[in-house]
Amino acid sequence: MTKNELLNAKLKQYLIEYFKDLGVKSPEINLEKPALSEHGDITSNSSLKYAKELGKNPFVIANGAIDYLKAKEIAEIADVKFAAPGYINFYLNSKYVEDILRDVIALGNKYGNNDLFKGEKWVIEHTSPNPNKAMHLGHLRNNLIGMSITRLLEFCGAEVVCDSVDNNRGIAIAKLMWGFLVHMKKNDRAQTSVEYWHSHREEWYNPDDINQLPDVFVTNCYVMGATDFKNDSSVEKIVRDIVVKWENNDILIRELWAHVLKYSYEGINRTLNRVGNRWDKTWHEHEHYQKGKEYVELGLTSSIFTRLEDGAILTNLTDYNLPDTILLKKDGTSLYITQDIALTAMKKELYKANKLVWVIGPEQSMAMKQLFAVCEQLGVGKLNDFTHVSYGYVGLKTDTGFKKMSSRDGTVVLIDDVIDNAKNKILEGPLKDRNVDEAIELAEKLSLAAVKFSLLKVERTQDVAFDVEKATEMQGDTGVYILYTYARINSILRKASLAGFAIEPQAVDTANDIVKKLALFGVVVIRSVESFSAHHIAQFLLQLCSDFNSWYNREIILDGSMDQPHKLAAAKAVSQVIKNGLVLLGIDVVEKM
RNA sequence: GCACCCAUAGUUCAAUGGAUAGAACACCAGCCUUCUAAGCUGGUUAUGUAGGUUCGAUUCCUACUGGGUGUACCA
Repeated sequence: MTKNELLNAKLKQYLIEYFKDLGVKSPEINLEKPALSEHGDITSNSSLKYAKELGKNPFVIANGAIDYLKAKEIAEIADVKFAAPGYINFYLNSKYVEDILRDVIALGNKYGNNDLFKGEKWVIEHTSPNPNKAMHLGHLRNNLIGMSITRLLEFCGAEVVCDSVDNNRGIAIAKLMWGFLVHMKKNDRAQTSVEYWHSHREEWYNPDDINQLPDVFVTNCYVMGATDFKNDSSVEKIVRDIVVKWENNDILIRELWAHVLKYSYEGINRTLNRVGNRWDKTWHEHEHYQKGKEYVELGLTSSIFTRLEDGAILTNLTDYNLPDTILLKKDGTSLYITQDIALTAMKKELYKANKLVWVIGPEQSMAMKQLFAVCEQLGVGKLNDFTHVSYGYVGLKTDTGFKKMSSRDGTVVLIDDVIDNAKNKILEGPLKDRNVDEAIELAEKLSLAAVKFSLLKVERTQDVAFDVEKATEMQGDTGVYILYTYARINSILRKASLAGFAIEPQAVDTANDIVKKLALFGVVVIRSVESFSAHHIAQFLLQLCSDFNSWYNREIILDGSMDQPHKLAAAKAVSQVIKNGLVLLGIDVVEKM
């Protein structure tokens, strides 16, 4: 435990004792940071909370508590004061500030962590892209949420597995295969047939030939294939035939399938590596799509489910107050939920996990509830083991307001396009006179920080109006602002190191407000992990940087004064906390910019 | 129709039931002979409507208005 945590625990303990003596059975004390510094450093509203239960005036209760606490003579407390109507406000001294700095510097990368989830194993399913479409900003938000939750849970002691589902079969993939076969021929001599393709592969383009990224190439194939499918009934027949042949393990079809999917995976992995994705396992649909049927049969024999007249199988979810859903089609084929039941069981079995999380958009909310209920009915797991982490839409900010992205309107914004856009702006703007290689590397990091931060700073369930121009601007509440502050501190520390200046926390009165903020980082981490929303971290970093920059402009750090070692320690601690926060957000720091 | 999600400044976003609702962008006025001006300082602007619970409500409950999503054999 840090000294700050020890102090909080001590204060809490004393207050619990006090309220128990007054007659509260099991008092719950919360200590908060007051909004205004004149209200002290820590405050408690417990006197207000228990005034009614005790039948006493909060003024009397609070002042009693203050006398009780003063008698304990706690070293870090400079004063305890009453504030109307019943607050107890603690004022901390500079010894406390020194303690915080020593904590941060001693713990380094571990500062802010905890054991909240120690011994627990979590599985986070996130970012399951369609193989037939390039990923857009919605996928990016999913990825950033999934990965930030992963890091937060690990920071809080959990063991975490990340996985994803690859929906690599079915009619959509068949359309993609058709689109490739008919529209990516180098010339008309080539016949549009799988047999011909198989023996004349060089007559088809690959993405490099036409200078397209693999995911864009795949999207184009799919869009053209889907259009043909819709407009031409003979194509529809062929595409459906491809599905049947695939199911029957037709060798040539399977080769074409593997060929186009190779491009898909290249595209997906390229983008996801760029943004820092991690998957420990990917579940490929073709490997498990038949397995769910056994579970449905099981539920049928134990009368959990019912068979309809036409042969389809239906849930019974009245106990869960949910609408029923079909688990197996009348022709005996499976649906998404059928496969998800099997997947959930396989995950439980493979990982021996306590908690399963699905990071999936809000439109799947009911389907998720149904899945969880059915899994509980089948004994796969308990409702409490399952969590759907939903998130708001990423739309575009337009002149007329928020607008959902739509592929039909051509308003889908691809992840790589946004990052590249930001990168080019930086290269043409602030970095235009720099050494080229260095500038490109820096611009990549800054643009990633800008785009990631613009999504991560928003509370998870809120819709985000993504402004392509604003997200690539580098001023104000942005990731670049955080990185700039970090680099700025680094520059000072570098200078101090070259000059051999001492870095040493002291009990003095400078930069105290900033240092006291550092003590709250651990609380912010807990708030983030409990709400599955990293935006608390992002907002905290913005405030911290703002505080630091104000101090920086007010006071010179390397002033050669008696306080200089302490100031340097404060600067170092701030940079450490910025770094720890950014690591949780998945943003790389830059040492210099 | 029913269910779920959302509503804060001109705009984009904050605010574990707490004290005077915070930032940023934009606009205006200032600050580089001093550690990185991608920065700092100052100025104008907001809780959709009506009730309820509470010592206290942007936060919880109810109704309404407005926007979004979903609603069984698609993926």
